[in-house]
Amino acid sequence: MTGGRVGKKSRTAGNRLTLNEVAEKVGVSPITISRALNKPEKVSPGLRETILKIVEELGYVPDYAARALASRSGNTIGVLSSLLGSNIFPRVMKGIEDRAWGSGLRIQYVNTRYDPAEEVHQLKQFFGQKPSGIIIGGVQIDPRVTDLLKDAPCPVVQLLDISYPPVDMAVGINNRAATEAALRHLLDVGYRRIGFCASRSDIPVQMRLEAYRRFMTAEGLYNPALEVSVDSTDTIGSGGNTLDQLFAADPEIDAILCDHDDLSLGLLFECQRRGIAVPDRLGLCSFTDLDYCAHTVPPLTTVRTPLYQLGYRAVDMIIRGQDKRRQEQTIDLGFELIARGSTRRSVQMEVSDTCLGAKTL
Amino acid sequence: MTGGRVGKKSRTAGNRLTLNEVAEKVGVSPITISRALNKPEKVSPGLRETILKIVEELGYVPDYAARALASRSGNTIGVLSSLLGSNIFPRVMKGIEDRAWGSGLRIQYVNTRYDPAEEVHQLKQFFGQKPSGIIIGGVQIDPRVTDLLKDAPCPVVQLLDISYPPVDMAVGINNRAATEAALRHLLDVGYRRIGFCASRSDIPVQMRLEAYRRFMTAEGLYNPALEVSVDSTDTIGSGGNTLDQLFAADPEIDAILCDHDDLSLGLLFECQRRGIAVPDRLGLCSFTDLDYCAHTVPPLTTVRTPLYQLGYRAVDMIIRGQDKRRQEQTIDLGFELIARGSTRRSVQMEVSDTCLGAKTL
DNA sequence: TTGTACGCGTTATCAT
DNA sequence: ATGATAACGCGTACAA
Repeated sequence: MTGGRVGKKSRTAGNRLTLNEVAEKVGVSPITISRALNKPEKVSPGLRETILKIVEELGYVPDYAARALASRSGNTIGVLSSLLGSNIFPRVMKGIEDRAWGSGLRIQYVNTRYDPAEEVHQLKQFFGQKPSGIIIGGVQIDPRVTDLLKDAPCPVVQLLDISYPPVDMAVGINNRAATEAALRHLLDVGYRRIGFCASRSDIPVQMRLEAYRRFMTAEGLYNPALEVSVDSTDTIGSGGNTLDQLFAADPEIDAILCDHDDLSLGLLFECQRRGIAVPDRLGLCSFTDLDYCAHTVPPLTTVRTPLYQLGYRAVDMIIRGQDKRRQEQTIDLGFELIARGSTRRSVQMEVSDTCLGAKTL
Repeated sequence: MTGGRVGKKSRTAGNRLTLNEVAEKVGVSPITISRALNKPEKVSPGLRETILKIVEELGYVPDYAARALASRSGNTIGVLSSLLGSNIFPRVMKGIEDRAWGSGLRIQYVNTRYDPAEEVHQLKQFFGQKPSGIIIGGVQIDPRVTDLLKDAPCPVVQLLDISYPPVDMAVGINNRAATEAALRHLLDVGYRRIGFCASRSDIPVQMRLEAYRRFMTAEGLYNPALEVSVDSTDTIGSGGNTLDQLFAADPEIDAILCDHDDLSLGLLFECQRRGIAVPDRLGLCSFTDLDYCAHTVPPLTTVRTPLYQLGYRAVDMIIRGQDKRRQEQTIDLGFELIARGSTRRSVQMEVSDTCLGAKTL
């Protein structure tokens, strides 16, 4: 095995070990090897053991292309998202990988770059691969995409606000409720003039903004000038501009709800710089609960979204949905308001207003 | 096209459009369609146009499995890394995606989870896919892995410190030089009792630690008690323990070099909490330059590592190396010391001590 | 420039 | 429980 190195390429693509060769060694037919590998119960225990041992010895690795071609399944899950480059994706990814682990499924990630056309294109590419499933973190609700999704040759899981009806299945949270929980908390601790600050404009953020408007209007506190959109290329660094803008719109503003922790972090730093007291002069609240939130000074109040679970459950749904494909199933992952120092005007314990869900619709 | 939806599955895996069907529509042989798609120059302009139009109309998507099987190339690049779940990976990923964009190459990421055995396993899996290239961010220099890599049926790019000889090609930085630059800087601004703090123990970190020892010893400043290893599951949150440990080891410690910005961030927060003045009482310096570094109070001095370039160049090498495979090529990406407030004892401008490289060995 | 014949490595189907 | 045969959909090699 460790023997001859022939020139630079000792074992090129040309001469890989095949099922046939393994079969010869063992002295059975190729299909038996195949079965021993894929459907162990269909081959007698003794023979199976022999085969697996020899396969191991020889270091045989099946050819996925051939397998996919013959079995009309690529055994891959395609993940389409615009968030691949963002700092929230690693957590989702970890959930995905952990669940896919050992399932024999391979994951392919593609960045849709906030472009529906790209989404359509990539989706078609995947369909050409006989995927076992598609996980798609939708850019927008684009009819071209949903039409395509309807005809998908495999289970589809959308990473989506639970208020949207999914094409097939969906995992997500209730962004409206999450926003209301955050605002309710801000009100409870005494803030009244609350701004909203967003760095993206995807669906979750849109829903949060809507919820903000509705809620604040209902409370008689809505002020359109307190909505700020931030340059998404330097989220953390935009704290200064954002503060300027908000204080100009209302010098009495006393809290800011951000669509992402990074914004909150940037604002906190800017407040430190300007000597604005957080939480006393200004309360800060956001979404996601990235690692640093618990450790800033003061720590940041945030609505924790179960990113890991998002990925984990998405894969789970695909794996379990491969046989019986029930349509229009949505899982609500719930959220958790983590009340920390950045909104704590008086001394309190850390409160977590959980809204765990997993209520399967 | 937009017509009948037959039950739940209108066009199942069973009846996808094939080259043959397209060929029939066009009235030529399948191979001509294939050529029009893959080697446009080998088919007459007029015909080519007709074909492409019809392909577009019909929404034909080639079967990757069949293509891979027939052409003995899967047109995929496998990326193996333990950093998939970390917050530095998105930047590398972005570089990878940007370079692979439009090349027809598909990227597959797998998490090796700091486990050489897993690395070996995944590598074999990839070899079974006739990959166009492998990008591997090595866990360790494990002989099992390097042996496998030597016999790879495709170009291999290692994400590696440039002082290691690559099996085929490598992109990376000189961690020793980077560490020395950081320490030199700390010395220049007056720090003397400098601790080292690490949260991982992969190769780059090992090299930095070694460089730290060597450098400090040469300066007559080495104190083994000032090396601290940190729980990697809560890097940012470990600031308290780390400070305790370091101050216990040397109450006069005046600066800390961290292997990762997150550590520096956590330490900064802890200093804020304890009222330890940064940079006056304690200087903070780290590696990577994540987004937040420029915005903390004070901003963090760090050695910027070109993560985006790391991914971008790696893919680039594979694409260019597919024909002529020159062996043992290493690209030094260089680094850049970004001197910011966390090590600025007196007021200065932001200095950047660039060591750009791309000196191709 | 276009077409024909064949094979890529595996699994499905049907037989034994 | 195991085997023989025939696809799977495409690209290579060679021929026209």
